[in-house]
Amino acid sequence: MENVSKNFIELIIDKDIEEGHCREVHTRFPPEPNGYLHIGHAKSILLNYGLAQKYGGKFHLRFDDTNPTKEKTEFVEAIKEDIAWLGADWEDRLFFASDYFPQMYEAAVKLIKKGKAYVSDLSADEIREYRGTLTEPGRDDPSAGRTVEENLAMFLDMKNGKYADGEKVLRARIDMTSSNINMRDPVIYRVAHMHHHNTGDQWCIYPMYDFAHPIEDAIEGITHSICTLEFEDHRPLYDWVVRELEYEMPPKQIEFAKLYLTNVVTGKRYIKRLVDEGIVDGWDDPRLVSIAALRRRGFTPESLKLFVELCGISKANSSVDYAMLEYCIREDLKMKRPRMMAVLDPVKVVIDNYPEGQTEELTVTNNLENEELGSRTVPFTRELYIEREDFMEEPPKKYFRMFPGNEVRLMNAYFVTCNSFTKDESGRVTEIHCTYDPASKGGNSPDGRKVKGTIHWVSAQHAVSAEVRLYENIVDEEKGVYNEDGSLNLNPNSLTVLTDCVVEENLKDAAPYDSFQFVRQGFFCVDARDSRPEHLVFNRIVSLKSSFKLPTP
RNA sequence: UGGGCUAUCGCCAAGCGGUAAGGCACUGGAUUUUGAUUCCAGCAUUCGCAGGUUCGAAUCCUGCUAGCCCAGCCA
Repeated sequence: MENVSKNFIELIIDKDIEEGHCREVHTRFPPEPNGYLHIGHAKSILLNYGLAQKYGGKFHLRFDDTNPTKEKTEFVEAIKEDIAWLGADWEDRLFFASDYFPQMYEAAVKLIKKGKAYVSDLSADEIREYRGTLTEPGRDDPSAGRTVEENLAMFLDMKNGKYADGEKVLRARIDMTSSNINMRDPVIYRVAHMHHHNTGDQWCIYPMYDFAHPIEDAIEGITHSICTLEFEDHRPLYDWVVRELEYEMPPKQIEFAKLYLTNVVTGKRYIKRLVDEGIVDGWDDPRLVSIAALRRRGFTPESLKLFVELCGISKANSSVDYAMLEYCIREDLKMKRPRMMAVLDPVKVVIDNYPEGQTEELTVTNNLENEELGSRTVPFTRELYIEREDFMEEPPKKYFRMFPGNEVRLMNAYFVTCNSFTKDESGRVTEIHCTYDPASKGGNSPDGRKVKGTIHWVSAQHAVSAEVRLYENIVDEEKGVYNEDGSLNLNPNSLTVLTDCVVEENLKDAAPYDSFQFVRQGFFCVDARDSRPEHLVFNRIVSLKSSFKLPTP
């Protein structure tokens, strides 16, 4: 779990500390409240939080809400919930970029006074034309020659609402011929007569990200401003702002590669379409990888933390195998959760030589590998349910579950041997008859007899019925994620609903988000949206690994 | 085709001039009241390619190649 080797960001921080570029290490996670967080954000959150922890610094949560056209309070709350759930504790350091609008305004004025910013009359289209292209330099803005006084007055007019949206803009004066397009006199303030979720109607001009972000970082004393690769080209501008504004302890921007996962859908457009078309039941559908979806599916914060650690931090674009995520949740849950019995596809078994009407309360250890989880009692009776696939009339070689004449162990109970079975007209097994060995109570025979198979069961009389939802990846990269028309090539089996499952009665009071191992099946979680005391619904978080395969003739 | 970045096992990822860590996946084999877990073993003579420097190169130099990002008054 502990990575012996440091990632490249830690190396940079070590060097910064060594060379005295910073005294402490302060980081931040700066989401724009315009949507839901997904597993990629979890990487950033945990990275930033983890660095602050590791270096004894502070972690800030800051909403980067500088564009009122896209932001909503609804998202602020959802994002806070997700981050808190992940365990990244910002304590009392919750900030809004919009709270710094006054300082940003002053910063802009400072630039104007230094001759480093000017008000432009150009329209958005004209600015694009003047900007040039990737291969051709830009041309000077015709407004670039205004005096400081004119610029000051016009910027004040912008602030005071004299101009309509798009009519004027404040640009930084840098270099229209720069090979880096971000440096060709970038717009740093625009006019938008719009209600802001935090500042209301107080402002009608709003700073652009490139100008606002370094200021936010500097104000908060952020030392290492970590963002993703696509901002690499913006770093010269970030540094320019910090330099021109003369901050004494300038924050440093460091970029790392986003997390991509195989076989998942993260694009907002696609998810929206899946929701609209009813293919998934919302942004928190357990097949999705939004934080809310992962939580609903039954992933734990610890499992995601492990996952992020195992993935590592680098600058190489990469796509992590979904199997790694599965490993992490199994790893986290295997020692922590009780191992219960649930039969997903039940078939009835009758123990012919077991007394009718008798019930034995068997004591069962909740988790053989973790005694601290204690034990429970499970009723055993003459009629039980076992998994349909645990019985075969004519078993292939190496099948060591139940078949006529074969003795197997009913987990924690008795050895039983199948003598006969009945089938309906379609050939489907309807009932299996066995005899049990009373001496093998608890699951071992005093004569030392061994059985190859151990199967799970639920007492028919005590069974609690449940719905179980099995999930597979929503897309399959082997088959191609996209169709020719650009639509998603969805896995038709991404959801399987099993409505006739039976679970042991100890599960009847399971609460939303409670999770368990269903022995021999996998890890399951009570669905927080649809489960009811009278109608339990479990999500399969992940199956158990299995090297068993029926030979395919 | 201007600029920026990246390239090490099927998938992630260490490595920072001294002779290829680790994890996931996979494959054996042992133990097992989960065909799980655990354990043990195997899994890159080679680091995108081609040259060069060096006693020695994944690491330095040169030249290629491939992929990602950038022309929002988005973040």
